[in-house]
Amino acid sequence: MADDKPDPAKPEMSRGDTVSAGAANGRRVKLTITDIAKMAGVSKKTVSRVINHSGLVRDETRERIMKIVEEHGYQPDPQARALALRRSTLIALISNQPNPQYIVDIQGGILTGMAGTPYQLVIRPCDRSSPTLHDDICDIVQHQKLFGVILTPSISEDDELIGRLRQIGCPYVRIAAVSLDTPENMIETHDYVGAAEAARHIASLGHTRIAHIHGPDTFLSAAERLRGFRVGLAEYGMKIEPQYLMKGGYTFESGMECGKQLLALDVPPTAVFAGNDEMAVGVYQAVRQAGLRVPDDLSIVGFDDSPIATRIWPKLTTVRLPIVQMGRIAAELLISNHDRMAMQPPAATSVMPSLVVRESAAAPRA
Amino acid sequence: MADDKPDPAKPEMSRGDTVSAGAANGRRVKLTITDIAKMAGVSKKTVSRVINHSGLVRDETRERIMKIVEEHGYQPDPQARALALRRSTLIALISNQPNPQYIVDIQGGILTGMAGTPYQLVIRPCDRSSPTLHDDICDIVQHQKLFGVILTPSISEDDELIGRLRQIGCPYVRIAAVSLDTPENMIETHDYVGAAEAARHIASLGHTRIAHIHGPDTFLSAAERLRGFRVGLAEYGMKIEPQYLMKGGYTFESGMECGKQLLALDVPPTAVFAGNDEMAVGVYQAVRQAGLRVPDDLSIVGFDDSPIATRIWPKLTTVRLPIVQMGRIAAELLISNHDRMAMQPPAATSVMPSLVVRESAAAPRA
DNA sequence: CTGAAAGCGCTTACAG
DNA sequence: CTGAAAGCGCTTACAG
Repeated sequence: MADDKPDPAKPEMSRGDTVSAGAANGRRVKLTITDIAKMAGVSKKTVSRVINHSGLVRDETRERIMKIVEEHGYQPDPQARALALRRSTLIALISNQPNPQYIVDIQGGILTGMAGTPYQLVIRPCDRSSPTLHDDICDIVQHQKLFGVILTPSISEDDELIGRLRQIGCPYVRIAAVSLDTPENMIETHDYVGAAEAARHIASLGHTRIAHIHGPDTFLSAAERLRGFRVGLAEYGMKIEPQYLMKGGYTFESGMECGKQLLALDVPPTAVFAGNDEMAVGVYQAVRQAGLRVPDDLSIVGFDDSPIATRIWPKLTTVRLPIVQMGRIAAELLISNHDRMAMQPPAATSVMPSLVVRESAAAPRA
Repeated sequence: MADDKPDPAKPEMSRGDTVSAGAANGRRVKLTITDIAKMAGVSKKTVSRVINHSGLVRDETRERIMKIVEEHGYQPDPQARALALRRSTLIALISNQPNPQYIVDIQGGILTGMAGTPYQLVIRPCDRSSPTLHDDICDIVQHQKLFGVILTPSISEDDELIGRLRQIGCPYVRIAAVSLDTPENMIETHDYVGAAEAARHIASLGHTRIAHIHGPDTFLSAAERLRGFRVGLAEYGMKIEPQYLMKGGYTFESGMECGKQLLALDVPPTAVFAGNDEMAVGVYQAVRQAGLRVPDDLSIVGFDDSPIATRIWPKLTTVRLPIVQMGRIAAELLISNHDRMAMQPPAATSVMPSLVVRESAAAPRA
């Protein structure tokens, strides 16, 4: 056994000289649990107990080992651990989000949440229309022994997939507009609240002919945004007239098309709340093509606060979700749920949208 | 040894019934190399040779084993393999790209290139101003035993980092505007060519007072785009007058600022080539604020073909890089270089930008 | 509270 | 061309 004979490839060190060995030595051969055990004069198992926080170790022993571990910057080998535990330190982001800024922000947030842990982020974009989607996801979860997965809308709303993940024992966190699961598996974004804010803003400006462009039914956020918008309007004793409720697809083109139809009405609306910024920008285009102006002829409010919101003119009033924060919380929740020693659970698992008032919504023309 | 006694957790199967066992059985206990070896009546080592394409196996034996492997959908355990080989199947994307669409596209391309392989994509955004950047990257490469890394501009231009990666034996592929390395480690994007196209387009429209907004010096692409632009202009016997050469930072704000200064000149330019779309859109804003119009008063050409290029009005004429393709080729190059059996090397490792003519550049006013 | 043995699923020399 | 043994670096029962 390797434990019995000295390995010439590794640094020779007796128990006495632990102090001199450290990061200062620069690139050195990686230490293993066996090295640490030798230095501490204990068995590998005891070191394993300490690095896994398993409790049943005498305080004095634990501290001595921890000190050696820290001095040498020892980190357990991720693959060896994964092999023995049948579980890797890989977390996958499973997403079908079309918005690039959303993707970058959520990835950045997850990475922030993982900082200082051995977990790594693997990405898995997906297509809900693929017939093998569920199988593909389960395969990679099992084959790579994923620690867990984080799901964004709309794939996060797929209860059948979640059922499969449960079946194979894969931990997960779902990001969605409303609670779809037990709290420890959810990040709620309350799109409803942001949409209600948008409604209050538009109503308080004095608009009465108010339109909404709805997102696709396959996104729960689309329904939530409409619901919140209606509630906000109701507070002002208003509602969306049927002819002002349009069905879009969260795309620029669909927004432009709905905008055109709205402007072609005998009595067009004076304000429109688009389900997302992409559609809102499409409405800008329709307004321009009709020879009209924003916000003079039509006030527009979006949802997302995409980069384009501040590039377009006039700047778009929109609803912002703290996406980076959502990613961070999702990572913290997933890790703290299943590796209690690695980190504290996040303080909150629910997040609130906020209205960003810019220049695309104003009082209607007298 | 486990090899000698039957494991009750695994499906019992004699050599005879290999045919009946397959994917059709649905969720089943994962097969190991030992199971395959037993079914084939050979040693684990022989199976290992077959799945690693090591050649030294009799054809008949190899085929028999391959058949069993395929029938059962056997895939070697990635962590066990990584432990034994001291190398994982993880590939990291190391990037400091600020453009979200670039990130999403390059990730998508890399994933496409990896499809069907056991490799997984891990993401590592980075900040070149971090003093521990190189150490951080080397640490994760070594600790996770990364198979290799793919680097985008501008981190791909960091020769010191590349030196460190070489030192620790980490395979890499660099994506950059020009060749900075041996061909097998490079994806060249030839930004130069796209910029020259932009110049020809502007010159052929009849402009003579032509400006350029340069990107930051820390991006090689900035210099290459200027170089190409000058060459294209020279073909028409033109050049950029000193007062028309502005220094931007690849940001919207810097583009707007440079645009303002350009328009404030006694004799302003009639056309401007911005180093990227973000800055081009900033120029739109400056034009609008000056009460002028694009392209009537100022023609604008960008670089990147960002989503905003078709959302803004008039639509932006710009240069497009095939980013998805670049990602795919980078993955194929990296994998084929260091795992010859896994895939063919890509046909080309160099890619060409192309001009996308839209509506933001027209003939100057008479 | 602590340890020796066996095992996770693969590969690398070394023989033959 | 093929195999038995040892090893990669960790953890899990099982003892004590």
